[in-house]
Amino acid sequence: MKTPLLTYITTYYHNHGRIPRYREMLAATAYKSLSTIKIKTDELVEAGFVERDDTGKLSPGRRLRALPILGSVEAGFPSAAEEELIDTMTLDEFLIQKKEATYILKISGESMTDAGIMPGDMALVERGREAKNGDIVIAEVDRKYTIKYFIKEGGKVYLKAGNKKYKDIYPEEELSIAAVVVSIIRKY
Amino acid sequence: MKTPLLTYITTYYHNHGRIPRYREMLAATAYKSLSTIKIKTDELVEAGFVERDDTGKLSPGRRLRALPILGSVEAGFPSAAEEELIDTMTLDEFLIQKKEATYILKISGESMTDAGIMPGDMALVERGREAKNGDIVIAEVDRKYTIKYFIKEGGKVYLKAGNKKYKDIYPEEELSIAAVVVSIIRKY
DNA sequence: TAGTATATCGAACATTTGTTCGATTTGTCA
DNA sequence: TGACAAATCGAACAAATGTTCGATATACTA
Repeated sequence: MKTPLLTYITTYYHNHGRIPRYREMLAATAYKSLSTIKIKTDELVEAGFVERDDTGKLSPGRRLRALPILGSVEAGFPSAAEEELIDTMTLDEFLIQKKEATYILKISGESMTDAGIMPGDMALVERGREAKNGDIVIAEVDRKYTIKYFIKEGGKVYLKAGNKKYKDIYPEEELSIAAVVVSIIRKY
Repeated sequence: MKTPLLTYITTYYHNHGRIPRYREMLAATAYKSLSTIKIKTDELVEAGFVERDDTGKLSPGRRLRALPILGSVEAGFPSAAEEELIDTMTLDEFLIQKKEATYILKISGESMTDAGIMPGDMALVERGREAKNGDIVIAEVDRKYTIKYFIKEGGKVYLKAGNKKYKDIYPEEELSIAAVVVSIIRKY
């Protein structure tokens, strides 16, 4: 029933999207005094899990929202001593630029496998963005949607599959770009 | 200077990780009365942008955090009428199970291209998870880290590349699994 | 065991914060 | 222009919230 303070704050923030109040922490942890809660939260501020804004109120710190970025695969995992230097990143701020225009689509079909886009992958797509040459787009062709490379060469525009077994598509009349793929997400 | 209320709440939430107070909204918007702020936020509650918890306090609603999930690529984009029925999802809750143990690694090298993992992709990895047969793992081999399939067949354990040009790795002594890859993220 | 430092408690207090409601303004339509 | 409805204002109020500080308990050291 009684939870460590940091654990409680972390899970509460994940479930409710906000930092719990002092008295909520009081009820959920083993502590029985608000002054203890204050002391403990001050320590969590020091550690970077939470922050205090200009009015002194608690807001989530980076360590509550972000994931640590290590280097490349070769570089591997840093030692505990180096841990402090690690950069962090939230998935949202990394992947999403225009939130209102961003949607998630599930990939089916193998027309982009050579581009590393597999059936079952999730595509983050942004509507209304102008497609540039080489972009991967969701296009409407013959009233059906498809994912392809958008190619624009010397005034000529066509769709190119990322799989040699598929043919390029040359639009007969209009070519309707529904959205531009900004990110691919695969979950194992 | 003066911002629409929803715009203000949205950007404030993105920057600070919490919903602004009524009086902060008052200062940032063109409204001059707290009662107007209350009326307007009640409308935003109706619309699903923010919610009220059991104590009546505002917390971010799903529409503030989540992205709409459309169906497959073929299904395409729903009409405005269907828009309300769409499922939503936050990237964090979709991708991250054990936040404390999750790190981001940048992929370099081409040893997994046939598995759709390209150089430059980001890998979400979880430390401490037990690798199962077929999992993609970050392994330490000869003091260097590498990304490979983890294969466990009849007591025999080895690492298999996801690219025919690379050879499998049979560990001579110990095989150290640093982390299990739980997700691949590619940003264009 | 006595002494000291540290951690926690408990209650009072000062602000902050959301709510309410009557007054005022703005917009709409005939 | 006048009448009505809707939107917004403004100030007072009640409840929630963070802070403070002396008292008490616990852990550690000599």
